[in-house]
Parts: sequence; C-alpha cells; structure tokens
Amino acid sequence: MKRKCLEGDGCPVARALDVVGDWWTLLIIRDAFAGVTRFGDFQKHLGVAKNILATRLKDMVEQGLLHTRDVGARSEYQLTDKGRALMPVLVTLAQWGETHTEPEQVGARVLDARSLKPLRKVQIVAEDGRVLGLEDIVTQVG
Amino acid sequence: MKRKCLEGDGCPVARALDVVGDWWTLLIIRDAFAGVTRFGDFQKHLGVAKNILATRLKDMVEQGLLHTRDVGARSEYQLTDKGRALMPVLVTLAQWGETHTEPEQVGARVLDARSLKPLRKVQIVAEDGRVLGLEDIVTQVG
DNA sequence: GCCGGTGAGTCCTATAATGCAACCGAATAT
DNA sequence: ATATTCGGTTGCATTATAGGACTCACCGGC
Repeated sequence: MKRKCLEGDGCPVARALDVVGDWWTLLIIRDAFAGVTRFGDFQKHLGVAKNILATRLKDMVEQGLLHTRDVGARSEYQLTDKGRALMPVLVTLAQWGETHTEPEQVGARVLDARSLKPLRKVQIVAEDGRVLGLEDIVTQVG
Repeated sequence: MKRKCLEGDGCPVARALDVVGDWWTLLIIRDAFAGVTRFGDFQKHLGVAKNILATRLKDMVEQGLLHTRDVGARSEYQLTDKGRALMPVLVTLAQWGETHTEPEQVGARVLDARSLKPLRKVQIVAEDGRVLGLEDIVTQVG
C-alpha cells in the first residue's frame, strides 16, 4: 500500500533514494540547477501535472532540498546546500545516460562551462589515490 | 495515467531515470553488486513483494541491465556491462546519503576493499583537470 | 514411486501514487 | 474595471505498489 519503507535504513543508498528516489524529484533538481525557480517554469519544462508538482515541491521543501523565498507576491524555489550537494549524482547519472541510452532527436550534453568540452568520466578513487573498479569496493556494516 | 514519458528525451538525466528511476531498480542493482543473483535472495534482502520483484527483474532484463543465466534448474540474475556501469552512480548516491541522511541504527558505509577506508569524495573534473562546482557546468543542446 | 519442502513465480484484491482537466483566488496587465 | 496570468486545489480516472494466497517444477528423503 504505502510505497516507501526505507527511512532510517542502514544502507546509505536506500536512505538517499528515500529522499530523491521519487519519480520527478531529480528532474526538478536538475531544472533547479539550470536556474529555474518558479512553479510555472518547472511545470512547463517538465510537462508534469500541476498537482503532482505541487506535492513534490512541498515534499522537497520539507526534506530540505529546496527552500522557498517570498519575492514580492510570488515565491521562488531555490536549492539548499543539501540539494546542491546532489550535483555529482546528477552528473554521474547524465554520463551514464549519455553512454547507455539513445536520444531520439538532439541530445543535450553536460559540459564544462569554461571550455565547453565534455567532462572527464567520474572516477571512484580510494583514499590513497587508486582508481577503483566495482570489485574494489565493499559495503560494510558498522 | 501512465507514469513515464521520457524515453528518447534530449536530456541524458531524463533518459537515465527512465531506465533506472523506478522505485526498486537501483536497490536491486546495489544488491546485484553485492553478489546477489537469485530471486529469493533479492526478495529477502529487499523486503519487496514477490510480484513487484518479478516485474522489476523482467523489466531490467529487457532494458539490458541484467541477464539471466540458467544454472541447472533455477536461473541466476547477473549484471550486464550496462548494469555494472551504474557503479559510480550508486557510489555517488551513497556518499550523498552518508552525509545528508541519518541512519536509525548502524549505518553501512562504502569502503575501499583493500584498505577498508572510506573512498574519496566523488569529484567532477573538467578535461583539463580543474575540479568543477555546480556553477562551472552547463547542459547544452546539440 | 510417493511425500513434503523449497524456490520461483503468478493471480487476486486493496490501497497509494500519478495524470488530466476543471476550478479558484490573488496579483498583474490592459 | 476587466481580462489574464500565476500558483495552486479539488475531483475523477488510471496505473503502480503491497500483501497474501495459490500454483508449479524440482529436490531430498523414505
């Protein structure tokens, strides 16, 4: 019935997904990175229903990913530090999407703003500098 | 009504989420990284209903994230290269979860298998080696 | 061969999430 | 003053998810 069961889970991946695993959440954050702040702009860019967007935004504010700032009459949604910290997640996801999924028309790419060149592939690096593959990492309880 | 509308979307994040954005998908992949291959083990570790797990696994096989190998009577689910390539996504998510969410009891951590020390924080690096913040990246169409 | 147990699902039903469209009040524009 | 946008809320239809009962094939013991 209720969809989620992982809030104080031991696994950090599970806890992270409990916060940002919802259907539109990461896309909203992506748009927020791109400078979108207003309800209507999120709605137009994402093509999401307004009621869904309203509940998502409210949840995200409660979770501390966004905060609202009243500017004159209308309020703006802005990323908090917690939300901004998701940038590497989005970039890593984008890199995976670029290499493992096909766009139908033109594909946007994530670029270095200064050189307008693609970024380096994200690497997982140990404390001593070794680049790690998936067999080099473990998840340990305690 | 139908939930997803982003398959050949221009944005690689949207396309990636179309594949791995489902509720249990990334957790299944996390368990697959940990060496889980059998239906019942996924079911026990995740605590997910069996019918949900069955459809998720089938979808993931269709998407090319997993493949089945018939071993004697029962079949095993194993990660494909496409699925394995999600490792950096999981690690990045785990790092975000470690710093921005609180476990209720004991928290598992992602570690370097050789030294058993935590990993370095994932960094976004430009082609020329500069470490980038979120204001240093752009998404560009074309 | 017969029987119970287990693994891997399927089917049915209930509840939650999602989507669409219509409506609404306040602020803005004409 | 009136029309229009903005930022939602409400109601209804459809889909996804959860839980449990049930099936079916296989295996081990007798």
